[in-house]
Amino acid sequence: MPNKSAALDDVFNALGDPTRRAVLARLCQGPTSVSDLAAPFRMALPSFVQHLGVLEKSGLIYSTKKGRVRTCYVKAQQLSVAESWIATQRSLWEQRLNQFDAYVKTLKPGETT
Amino acid sequence: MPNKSAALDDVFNALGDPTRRAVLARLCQGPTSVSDLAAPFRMALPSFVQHLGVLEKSGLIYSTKKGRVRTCYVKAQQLSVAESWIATQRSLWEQRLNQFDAYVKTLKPGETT
DNA sequence: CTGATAGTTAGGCTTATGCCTAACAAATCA
DNA sequence: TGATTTGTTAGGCATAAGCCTAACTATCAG
Repeated sequence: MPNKSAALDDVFNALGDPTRRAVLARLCQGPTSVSDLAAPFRMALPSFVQHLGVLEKSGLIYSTKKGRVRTCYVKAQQLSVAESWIATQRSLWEQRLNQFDAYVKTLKPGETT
Repeated sequence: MPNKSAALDDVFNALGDPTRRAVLARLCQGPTSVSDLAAPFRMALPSFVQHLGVLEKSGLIYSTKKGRVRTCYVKAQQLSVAESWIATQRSLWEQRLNQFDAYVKTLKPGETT
C-alpha cells in the first residue's frame, strides 16, 4: 500500500528535475535567500520560484520571510522518506536474490538451464 | 554537476508515480509478465504499458520477449543510483549540521540569542 | 519621499503526461 | 484453419508542467 503515497509522489517528482536537485544540494550547504538561490540559473524569477514551490510542497524544503527576504532551508527528514522507500525495495530484491541462490544450490551442479 | 543528470531525472520521474512504484515493488519479488503485472490495475493495457516504458527507459527495469509473452525484471543498480544521490545530499547536510554544532560550542553559553 | 531591491501575482504559450478506444500482429490452442 | 491470448500501434483528448513577460506590492536606503 505504501506505493499509493501522495507524499512519495511529491518527493520523487520534486527530485526529478535538475534545477530542483541543484537547489536542494545548495541548501544542504546552508540556508539561502530566494534570489541568491536563483542567481546561478538563467531562468526568469517567477519560473524559478515555481520550482521552490514544488520543493516546498513536497516537504523537502521550507522557508520563512523576514522583511522582503525569503530564506529557504532543507528538511532532511523528507529526504529520508524517499531514501527508505528505495532501501526497502532494494532489500526485498536482495532477499529474493538470496532465496534464489539458495534454491539454485539445492540443484545438482549443471542442472541450471 | 551531478544534478544535471538525465539519468537521475528519468529515475526519479519514474519513481514519482504510484502505479510505477507498485510495479517496481512487485518486480522486486520476482520477474512477471506484462499482463500479470497489469492485472491489479484498472487501466487500459496500452496505458499500463506506457508506464512500463517509462520504467524501462529509466533503467529501473528491463524486459525480454519470448513467444507472445514479455517478461519484466528489476535492475537494482539503477535503484542505487537514486539512493546514493539522496544519501550524498543527506550526508552533506549532516556534515553542515555538525559544523554548526561545533561552531555553537565555541560560543559562550547563552550567547545563542 | 524617492528609488532601488526582493518577491509576488496574473495571464499566456508550448510541450509533456496520463489516460482512452479501435484496430492490428503474432503466437498458441482446439 | 479459426479462435483466443498477449501484446503493439495509431491517434486523440484533457490536464499538468515548465517556461515567459508585464505589472504589482512591500521593504529598505538615502
